[in-house]
Amino acid sequence: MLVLSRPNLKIPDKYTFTFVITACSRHPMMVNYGESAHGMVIKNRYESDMFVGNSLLSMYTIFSKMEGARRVFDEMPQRDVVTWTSLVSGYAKCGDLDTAQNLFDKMPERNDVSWAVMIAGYVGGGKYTDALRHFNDMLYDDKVKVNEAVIVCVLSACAHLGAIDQGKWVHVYIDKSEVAVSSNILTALIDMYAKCGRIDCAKRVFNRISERDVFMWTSMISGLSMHGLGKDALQIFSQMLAEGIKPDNITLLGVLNGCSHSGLVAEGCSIFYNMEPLWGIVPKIAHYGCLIDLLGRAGQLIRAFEVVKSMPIEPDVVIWRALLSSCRIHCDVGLGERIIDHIAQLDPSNHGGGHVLLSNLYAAIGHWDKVAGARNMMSEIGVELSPGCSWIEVDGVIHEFFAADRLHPRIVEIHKKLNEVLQRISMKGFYIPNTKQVLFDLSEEEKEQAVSWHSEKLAVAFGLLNTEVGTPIRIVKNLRICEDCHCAMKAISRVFSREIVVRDRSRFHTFREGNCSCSDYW
DNA sequence: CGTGCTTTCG
Repeated sequence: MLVLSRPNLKIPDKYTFTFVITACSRHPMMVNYGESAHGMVIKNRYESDMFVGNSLLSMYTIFSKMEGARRVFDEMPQRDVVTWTSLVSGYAKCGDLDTAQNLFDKMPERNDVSWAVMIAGYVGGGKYTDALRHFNDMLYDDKVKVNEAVIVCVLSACAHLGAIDQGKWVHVYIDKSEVAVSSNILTALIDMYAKCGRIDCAKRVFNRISERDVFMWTSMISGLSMHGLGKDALQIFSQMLAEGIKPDNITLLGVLNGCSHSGLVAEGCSIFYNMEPLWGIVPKIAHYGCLIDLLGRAGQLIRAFEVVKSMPIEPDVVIWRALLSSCRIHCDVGLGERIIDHIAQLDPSNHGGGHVLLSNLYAAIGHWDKVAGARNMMSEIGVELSPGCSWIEVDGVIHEFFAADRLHPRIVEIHKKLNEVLQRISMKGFYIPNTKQVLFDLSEEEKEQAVSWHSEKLAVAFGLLNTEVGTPIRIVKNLRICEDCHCAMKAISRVFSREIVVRDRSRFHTFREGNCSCSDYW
């Protein structure tokens, strides 16, 4: 506790308070200390100083105490652009984007930081198209200049959306604007190109950098891993170590991911078990997830299960999902059922994610009665399924499709095209509808109907309708691509001579002349 | 003398 008054104690001035309060907000354990500093501010009548008020307001937003922040804001006799921006930032960070937007609209004056706060808020809340819309609005405002933070956020939004046209535009914009190309921007560029399917461009940006920090290396490594280029990821990783850069836990996640997608079991295990001895990084649950995925995918299910049972951390849904997903790939129902029992014993309330996978596992081997059972269980415990969704960018405009979409303005035309495409690839003998992964207990005909409505199929039909013959089609999907869609994409790439790049939840699939870059290992 | 924003993975 702070001692508020002692006879010999010198009274701190307003500068002291600003320093102390900002120092508090940089330390998560300093909430109480900061609050007593607030008390002293009032006692010493410094509340009317704008710098003191702003630092207090900012402190409350950093500790997610929005009532406190609001109180400081309301009681400040004068407010400037920093005051307003801090409050907007507070609401944006705690996810209340509506309130943030309302305040942003009401602010008497906005500068580059105010815009950055708003754009960052939308990116943080996963509202990437809204972030890009605000960037666009910002460009029309002559009174403000784009800064580094805005560029980084916008590139991150493009990366998440797979919006390569807009991403490239931003790259060109950086080069001709006054924004200095910083290490943050370079990292964001590498990440954007990699996540938009242009690993070649990502490499070009990376290779031109003379001094690389751990973020840039990590971006490059993770990008290669996502593209199934595990060997390249390992090679860049050893180059990084050779240059004396110490990996952080995210670098290691990236490398392990790469090993897992490329079936590099020995390399991945060796890195995992060396994390602590070599780099002093204690494996977190996500690293265990990678290891289990690596072993399970490669068919070493028992070994993967052993790792789960002996982990020093409580396994979470992600871990069980990795294990169950491997059981599905290798059609191991026995182990799948044991895992479900095991989860049920540990925590009977929260294993919804497992039931989706178990249901898929039963479906994969045609046990439709058990699929129905798992689905009933899911509705009983109220599991929410996130709807499948795919995006495609055509001429800089992002089009969004949901599974069984009926809302897109051109849905009739798209569905007609899709039927035509599916018929053509079936007739050529490259595609037989595969309904294994449809969750519903439907008739064969209905199942076929259901898979043909998957969002990535709608997106590819839209792409074939609206892009030039011979140009690649790029699609981003929120879930993992299903076996049937994977098979259809391979056939379409061959029959229509199109390169199709699909980024799903876990990696990239590049379809060319009937083959996929993942070699059907995903 | 002091205040607000940003990156790699889940």
